[in-house]
Amino acid sequence: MSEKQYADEMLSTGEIAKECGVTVRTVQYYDSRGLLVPSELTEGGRRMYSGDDVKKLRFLTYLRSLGLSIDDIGRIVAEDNSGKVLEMLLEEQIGSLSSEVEEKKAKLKEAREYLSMLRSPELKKLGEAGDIAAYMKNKDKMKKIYTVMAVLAAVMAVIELGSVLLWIRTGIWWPFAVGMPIVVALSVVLTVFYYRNVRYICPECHATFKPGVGEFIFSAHTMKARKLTCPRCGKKSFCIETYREEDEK
Amino acid sequence: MSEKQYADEMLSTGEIAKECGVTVRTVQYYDSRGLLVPSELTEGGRRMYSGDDVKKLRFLTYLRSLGLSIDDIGRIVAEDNSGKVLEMLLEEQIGSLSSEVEEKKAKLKEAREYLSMLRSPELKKLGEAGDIAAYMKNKDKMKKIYTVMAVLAAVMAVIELGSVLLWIRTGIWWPFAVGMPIVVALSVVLTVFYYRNVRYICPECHATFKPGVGEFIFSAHTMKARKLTCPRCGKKSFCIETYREEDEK
DNA sequence: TTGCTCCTCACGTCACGTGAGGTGGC
DNA sequence: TTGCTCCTCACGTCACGTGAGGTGGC
Repeated sequence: MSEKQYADEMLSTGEIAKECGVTVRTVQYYDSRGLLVPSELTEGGRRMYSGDDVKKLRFLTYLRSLGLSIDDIGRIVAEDNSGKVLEMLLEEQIGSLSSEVEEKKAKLKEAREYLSMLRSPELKKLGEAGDIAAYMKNKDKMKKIYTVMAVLAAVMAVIELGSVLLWIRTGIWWPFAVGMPIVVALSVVLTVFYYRNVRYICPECHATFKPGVGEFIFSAHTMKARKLTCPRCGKKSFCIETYREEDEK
Repeated sequence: MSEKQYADEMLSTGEIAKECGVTVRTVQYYDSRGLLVPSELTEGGRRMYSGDDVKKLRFLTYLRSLGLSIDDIGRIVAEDNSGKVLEMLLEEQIGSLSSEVEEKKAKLKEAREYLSMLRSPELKKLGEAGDIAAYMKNKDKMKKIYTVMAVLAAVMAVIELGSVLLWIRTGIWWPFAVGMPIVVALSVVLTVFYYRNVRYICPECHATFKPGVGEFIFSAHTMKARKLTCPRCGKKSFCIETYREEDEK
């Protein structure tokens, strides 16, 4: 509160607006909504605001800056028991703000992933067509599958290496003899699991299909694609790996 | 793409809406905005959508889920060079999403600080009145002041303790003799600095004032308040510490 | 008297939601 | 014929912004 503010010094709409960093329209609007009714009106019908009005408007803009709605702020300033209402609405606001933050973060992550997909030459064609929605939705499931497979592969490697080393260095051969069939069996299970859960999207005609077992096993592939013949358009190209549809048997 | 979709199987508004998880009204709206014009109309004027329309609608809802506006999406699907436009708009969207995340986080932090202030018995009165805006704005400056003071106090403590220990354990007394005046001088500077930058808000009448030097030095105080006599209402109470106003000399 | 500020309509924003009143299609 | 779905207005949402046309106050 600077010295210049006396009790009888009234401000016009434009003055209080400038003082509080809002527009004239906003001050008028708050009057129409009953949030800040001017403490006086001139004979000509002009709004005049007191020093207390300035404080009140600062309070209102502060609450607005926290994202509270005009209705909520109205409740706060109208209520007798304003302290409790304020606390309550602040709690609610904190809740909705944190969920909004999470939401925006998720969108941000999604947009970044999508953009990087558009920039990868492999996936570019897919991204500009209508299949991304499904592809992106299945991306997380694919990650899980890759994780499961990586873990199992690591276990297998440990069994294999461990038993071989044991055999070489101590001459104990039976762990290798027992371990090998287990590793082989695991490999088969893993491949079947992989084959069953995975589908491919043809970059030419955007058909989703399941390749034959033989072609699947012996085809060239990268991390995200596999060179397959599309059963719809018949073209052989690197097809994008995705998860099978929910409703598919 | 499930097996049931043939090229000549057309969907009604309600059907495509259900298929893509939107409302009938949304489908109609996208038609009116030119985003998704039905590929056929019956004689009765009903909209009929093809399988390609379904894909397109999925694409639209995916882009909407990233927060792109209808206008932007319109540009993407209208443009010949849709890939580049899509990348550009995605980049923009990533930019605005990240700034929105930061903005919401800042609001969240502010709301939490405000709420905790309302819950502290000391600051409660202040929070329900119109002065919080200024108080919260000055809070960060107060933090800086407290930090500066804490650092200097630590330096002083080190000088003091070090020179005393040196004197006791080795008999070398001159560092103490040199250090003490420095410490005393620093204390005075610190107190003056503190006194000059700090103002107090009376919890009774909400006046902001600067206390006299004597009262300031010898008054009882907590971390955030000091027992002072308000020059406006004359009451003696714990007044809230805040930073001096920007425009104040 | 001349600018400047302020006044009140009234419409626009954004992506739909919500009736109202009428009709197509099984 | 009876439900059900769909059709087109037309208005509401949220917190103001943006003119338009008129007027108060220095």
